[in-house]
Amino acid sequence: MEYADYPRPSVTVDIVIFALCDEDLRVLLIKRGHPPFEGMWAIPGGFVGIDESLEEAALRELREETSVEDVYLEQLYTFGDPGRDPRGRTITVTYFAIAPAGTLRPRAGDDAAEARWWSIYDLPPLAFDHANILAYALQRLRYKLEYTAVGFELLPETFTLSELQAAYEVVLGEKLDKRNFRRKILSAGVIEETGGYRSGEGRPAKLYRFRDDAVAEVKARRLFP
Amino acid sequence: MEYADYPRPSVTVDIVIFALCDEDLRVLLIKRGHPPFEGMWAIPGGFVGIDESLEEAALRELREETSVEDVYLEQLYTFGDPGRDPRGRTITVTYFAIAPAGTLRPRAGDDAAEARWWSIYDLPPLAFDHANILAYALQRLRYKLEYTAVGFELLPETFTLSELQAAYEVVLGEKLDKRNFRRKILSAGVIEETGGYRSGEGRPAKLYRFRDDAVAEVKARRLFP
DNA sequence: TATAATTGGTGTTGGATTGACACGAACAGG
DNA sequence: CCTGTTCGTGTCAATCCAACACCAATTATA
Repeated sequence: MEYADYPRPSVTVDIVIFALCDEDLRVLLIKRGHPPFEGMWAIPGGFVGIDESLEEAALRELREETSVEDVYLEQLYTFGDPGRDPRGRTITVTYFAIAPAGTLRPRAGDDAAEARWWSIYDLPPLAFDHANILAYALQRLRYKLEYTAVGFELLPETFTLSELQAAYEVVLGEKLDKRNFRRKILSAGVIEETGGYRSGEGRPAKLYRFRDDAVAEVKARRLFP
Repeated sequence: MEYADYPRPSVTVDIVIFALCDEDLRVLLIKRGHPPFEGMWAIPGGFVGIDESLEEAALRELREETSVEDVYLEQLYTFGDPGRDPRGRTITVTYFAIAPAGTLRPRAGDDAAEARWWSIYDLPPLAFDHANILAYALQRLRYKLEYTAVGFELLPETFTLSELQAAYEVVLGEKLDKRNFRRKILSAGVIEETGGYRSGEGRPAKLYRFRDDAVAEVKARRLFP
């Protein structure tokens, strides 16, 4: 059989977009405006353009849904069981992205009836196999949090150690010891003081930022694999 | 635009099949019998049947190439840059498999001019972006070796600790300390003595096997993600 | 049948890492 | 100036990890 003779499935990308908001870990979902699964919620995604790389397609969808540009993006897994889309054989390459806190104004697309952020811990019924995809994305995020510097992507450019710890706690779903957390983060050498302080209720907290070289290292892991 | 209107790429699966042979880590490659890249070596793979899951397609290819049935199989990454296949837009979902030592008689397929095992450390020029894929597969295998029990898939059912250590050393590309290695493996509680011994040159070595529950845990990680 | 050669198997010690744990410091508001 | 709130800090014990050398059991050979 020749190359041209094989029947071709449709290929989409779907993106799990995480963001931290109000001490909660949220994902952006879209209420479907058309069948199948009309009225149910789904991960943003769409078809891969014929001249577009998978990564480009994911970034394009991300832009269309959130108007966020510079985010952490990583390929997650490819789901392709026959029957996962009632319209026909559809293979979806999933990505996960982390939108820094403060950039989470969803932008309703043409196609979407509605878009909003949902707590990853309190989700509505989901279209297709998207519940699976979200579960896997959360697992991957937790996993990477423990052995890479990806947690910094969740926060704005400067942050306090308490904010960083709170982010870790929300994602991991468990409390961490303050002194041990600080010791671990500081000894990893990936952050530095900005010199500034953040005042609030109580004693002002030192502000930190990620060290440029550490950020470079994280970003280097982004693409290819 | 409607579902049916989007142009569709071709979708293939490619499988990196690892096996241990003669104290070396090898992968199965196929000499291409047709353009493009005719005469170059490539990872075995093929088109995904329209009613076949990705995993099924990978297992089918594996059977066609090696007549090996019960192997560790895990999805690796999906490569889809336009231009990676000169025949047209082709997205490939890659898998990696581990064939237990002793099962590595390649079976020449219809399509393949020739199939043989190559040392992962001494490869011929490869078709498409397959050099990238192999590099990533090796990285993943090393990674998993350190934090899962996947190393056992490389060996036959019973093995000595020295054989296990040699397997780790070949895959990781470094020497390990004998006493520390044994202590770590034994304290992990994933293997047990069979009671048998293997005689050779020198003192006979105790034979071990994986404990059933440990094997079950590894196999459980095989599918979904 | 003694001896050499080969591979298998075993413990200890010092250094680094981890987790548990409590209190004074700095500021805001009343 | 007193209270409430959040920030920031150090020690100790247990555990984990890396480095390191010799005797044991067998086979091959003199």
